[in-house]
Amino acid sequence: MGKKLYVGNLAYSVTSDELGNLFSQYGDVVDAIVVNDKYSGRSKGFGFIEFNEAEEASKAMEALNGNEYGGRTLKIDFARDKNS
DNA sequence: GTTGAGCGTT
Repeated sequence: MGKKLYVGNLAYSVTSDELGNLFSQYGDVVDAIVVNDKYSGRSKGFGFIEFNEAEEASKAMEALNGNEYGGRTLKIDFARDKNS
């Protein structure tokens, strides 16, 4: 579908809510999450953003990829299928 | 510290 983005190289302090706010500037964010480690309780340093439209996802990626956020440089790409 | 759960595990 191309509506889902992978956001890597996140600072451990960045939350799902912050990510959602950041990306919602460029489109309709349907889902925004930062993946946390179940046992250590710390962020795994990456997350996912799902948009309502693929073009919004593309624009957000172009606009935010490579930008510094929370002291880390964002690495954005289209998400892979978590089942594969 | 890089592609989402579950778990044995961190």
